[in-house]
Amino acid sequence: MQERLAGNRARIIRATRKLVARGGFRAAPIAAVAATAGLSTGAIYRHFPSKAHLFIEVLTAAVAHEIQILQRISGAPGPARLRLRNAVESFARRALEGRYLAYAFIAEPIDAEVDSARIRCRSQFSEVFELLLREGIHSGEFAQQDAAVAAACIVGAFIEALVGPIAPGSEALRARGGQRLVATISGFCLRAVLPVESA
Amino acid sequence: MQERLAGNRARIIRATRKLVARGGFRAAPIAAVAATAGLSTGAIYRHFPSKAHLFIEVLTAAVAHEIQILQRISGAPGPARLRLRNAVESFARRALEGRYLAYAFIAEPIDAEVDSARIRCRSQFSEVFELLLREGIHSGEFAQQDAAVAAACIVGAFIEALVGPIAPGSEALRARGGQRLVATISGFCLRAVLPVESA
Amino acid sequence: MQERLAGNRARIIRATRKLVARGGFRAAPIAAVAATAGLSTGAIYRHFPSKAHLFIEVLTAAVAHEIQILQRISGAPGPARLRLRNAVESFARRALEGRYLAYAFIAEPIDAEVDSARIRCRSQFSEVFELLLREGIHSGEFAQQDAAVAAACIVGAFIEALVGPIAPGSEALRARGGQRLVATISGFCLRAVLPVESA
Amino acid sequence: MQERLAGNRARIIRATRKLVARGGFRAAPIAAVAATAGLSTGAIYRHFPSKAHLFIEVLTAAVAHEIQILQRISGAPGPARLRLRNAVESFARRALEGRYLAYAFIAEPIDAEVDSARIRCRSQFSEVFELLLREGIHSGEFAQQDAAVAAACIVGAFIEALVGPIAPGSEALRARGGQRLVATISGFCLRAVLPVESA
DNA sequence: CATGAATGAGGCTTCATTCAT
DNA sequence: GATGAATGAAGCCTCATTCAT
Repeated sequence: MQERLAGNRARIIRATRKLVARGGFRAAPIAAVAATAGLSTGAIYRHFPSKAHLFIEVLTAAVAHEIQILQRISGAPGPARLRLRNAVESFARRALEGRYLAYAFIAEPIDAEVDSARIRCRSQFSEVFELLLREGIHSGEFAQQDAAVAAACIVGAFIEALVGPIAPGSEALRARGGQRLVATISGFCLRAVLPVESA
Repeated sequence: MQERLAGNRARIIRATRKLVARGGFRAAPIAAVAATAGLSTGAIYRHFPSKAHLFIEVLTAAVAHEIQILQRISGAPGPARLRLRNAVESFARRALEGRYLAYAFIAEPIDAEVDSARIRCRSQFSEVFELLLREGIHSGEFAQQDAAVAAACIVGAFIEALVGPIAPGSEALRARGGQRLVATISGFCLRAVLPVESA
Repeated sequence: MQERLAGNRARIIRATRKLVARGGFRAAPIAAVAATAGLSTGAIYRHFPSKAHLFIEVLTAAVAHEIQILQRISGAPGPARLRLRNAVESFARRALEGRYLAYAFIAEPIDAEVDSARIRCRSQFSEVFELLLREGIHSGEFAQQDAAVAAACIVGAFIEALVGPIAPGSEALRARGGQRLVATISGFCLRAVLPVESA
Repeated sequence: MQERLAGNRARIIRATRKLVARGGFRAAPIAAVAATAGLSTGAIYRHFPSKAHLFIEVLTAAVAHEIQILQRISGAPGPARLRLRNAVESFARRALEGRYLAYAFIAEPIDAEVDSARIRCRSQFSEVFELLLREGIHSGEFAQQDAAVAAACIVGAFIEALVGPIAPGSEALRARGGQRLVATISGFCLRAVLPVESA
C-alpha cells in the first residue's frame, strides 16, 4: 500500500502538471486536480499539506528534470560554445513541445511561497548556464562578462522568444518555424557571449 | 466636479499600479484598490466597467509611456549600436527604479482580456527593437538575423536579468550594482546582435 | 418654473413606464430612468421620495387611466351583458397594444409597498366588474353568484389569456389573432356569468 | 453520506419553497436559503449550479406534482363537466393551503432562464385543461370555443381569484370562505365553458 | 486511508440613495 | 433646483480546506 500511496502522489503531480500546462495555475483548482487524478479532494491533502506545497512540488519536479538534462549537456566534454548551443537548443526545443514549463516560469505570484520557489527555479537554470559561461570565459572562448547576469539574460532571452510562440493561437509558428526559431535563439545567445570583432 | 472625477480616476490608476507593483495582480482586488485610492468599491465602477478593464488600462498606460521613451531614443540620429545601447539601458534603469512594470510583464493570465492586452504590450516593446535592429542589419552594423526573434530575445534578456534584482528582498543588489548591472545587460544585448569575429 | 418641474415629473413617469413596459421593474433602475428622462439621478429624488414611491405612482397612474375608461364603458346605458362584453374587450385590446400594463399586473413583489399598491390596483379593476356584475345579477341577466369572486375571475382570465401572447416572442399571435383572441376571451367571460341552460 | 447529501438537497428545496411562498423570489437570496436550510451558502452550489437552476427546480418540482394530480383527475372516467369541476376545485383547494405556488406563478421575470421555466409551467397547466375541454367540446358537453384560450382563462381565473385571499393579511378570508370560495370559482369556470341558453 | 459534502471567507459587481458643488 | 460622483450594503459565486463517515 506504500506503492498505492506513492502511485497516487505521482498521479496528483501529473494531473496538476497537465492542468497548469493547459491554462496556468488558475486552471488548477484542487477540485479539478482531484478529478483529473481520479481521486477525491481530501486525498490531495493526505499527500500535500496545502495547494502551495503541491504547486511548489510540481514546479520543482519539472524544473529538476530539466536541470538534469541541462547539466548533462553542459557538463559534457568539448568546447564551451558547442555545449552552450546544445544546452540552449535542447531547452528551447523541449519548451516548444510542452508549453507548461514556460507557463510555470512566467506564472504570476499566486502565493508568496510558490513565488519564491519559482524564483529559485529560475536561479537554478541560471546557475547551470553561469557555470558553463565561467568555463568559457576562463578558457578565453567567451568575452569577459558578469557570468551571473549573462546567464540570466540567456534564460530570459529564450523564454521571451518562446513565450510568443507558446501563447495560444500560434500553433502554426510552432509547427513551421520550430527548428528555425530554435536556431535563431541559440545564435543570438552565442553571439552575445562570444568576444566581438573590434569594438 | 469634473476635476474631482478626473482626479479620482487618476488616483485609482495610481493605486492599482502601486498594488500591482508590490504583489502582482493578485494583490490588487477591487476593495484594496478602492481603499488605497481613498474611495469606495462602488466608485471604481464609475470609472471602469470591470476589473479587467482597469487592469488593461493600467498596463497599457504604463507601457505606452515606456514605449514613447523608447521610440524617442531609438529614432534619434546616430549609429544603430549606440541607439540600441541607449534604449536598453534606459529601459533597464527605469525598470530598476519602479519595479511594477516588470511584474506586470510576467503576470500570469488572470483574465483572457487582460492577458491579450499583456501580450500586445510585449509585442509593442519588441517592435521598437525590431525596427532598430532592421536598420542596423540593413546598414551592416548588425549581423544578419531574424529581427523579430532577436528583438524578443532582447526584451526577454533584460526582463529576466532585472526580475531577480526586482524580486522582493534584493534591495541590496539594486542599490549596489544598479549601474553595473545595466551596463552588463546592454553589453550582452549589443554583442548578441553585432557580427562576430570568425565563427 | 413650476411648469418645468411638473414637466420633469411627467417625463420621469413616462420614462419609467417605458422601461417597465419593456422589461419589467427589474429593467428600471433609477439610473436608467434618469437617463431615459434626460435627467440626473438626483433629480428623480426631488420628485419622488424613493424608488418604491415612483413605481407606485407609475402603476397607480396607469391603472387610474384604465379604470376611468372601464368605468365609462361599464356605466353606460344598456344591458349589462353588452357592457360587460365591451369592458372586457376594451381592456383586452388595450393590453395587447401596450404590454406594460399586463406586466405591471403580474409583477413580482419588489417591495412590500409596491406590492400592496399592486394588489390595490387589481382590486380596483375587480370592483368595476363587481359593480357591473351586481347590476346584472340584480336585473336577472346574470346568474346568482358571488360578484366579488366572479369579478376577480374575469380579471384573472383575461390577464392569463393575454400574458401568453404578451410574452416576448409572440408578436405573430398578437398581430394575427388579436381580434379573435379578444373575442374568445370575452365569450368565455360572458358565458361564465350568464345563467346556464338547465344543468 | 449519500443520505445526508440527498437530505440536504431536499432541505434546500424546501427552504427555497418556504421563502418564495412567503415573499416571492426576491425574498429568497442564496444566503437566506442556506440559513433556512441550516447550511452554508457554499453548500447550495454543490447541489445546484446557480440560483436560477435552483429556482427552476423548485418551480418545476412544485408544478410537476400539481400536474400529476390534475392529470389523474382530468383523465378519470365520467362526464367532462364533473372532471373539470373536480380539477378546478382540487387545484384551488391545494393552492389555498400552500400559497407559494400561486406566488411562483405570478412571479416577475428575475432571470430569463427562470422566466421561461415559469412560462412552460403555466403552459403545462393550460394543457391539462385544454385536453379536457377538447373532449367536452367534442362530446357536445361544452360550447364550441378555442380550447387553448379557454384553458388559459380557467387557469387565470382561479389564480387571480385565489391570489387576493393568498396575499398576506387575508388569513381570515382563507379560513372562513375557503370552501365557498372554491365552489364559486369552479362554478364560474364551469358556466364559462358550458353552452348557454339562447344567446 | 479515502471520500466528498460542508464550510465560510473573499472576490466581483450592482444599485438605491445622499450630498457637495 | 439640478447634477452626478460617491457611498456602502447586498447579491452571486468560487474554492482552499476540514472532517464525519
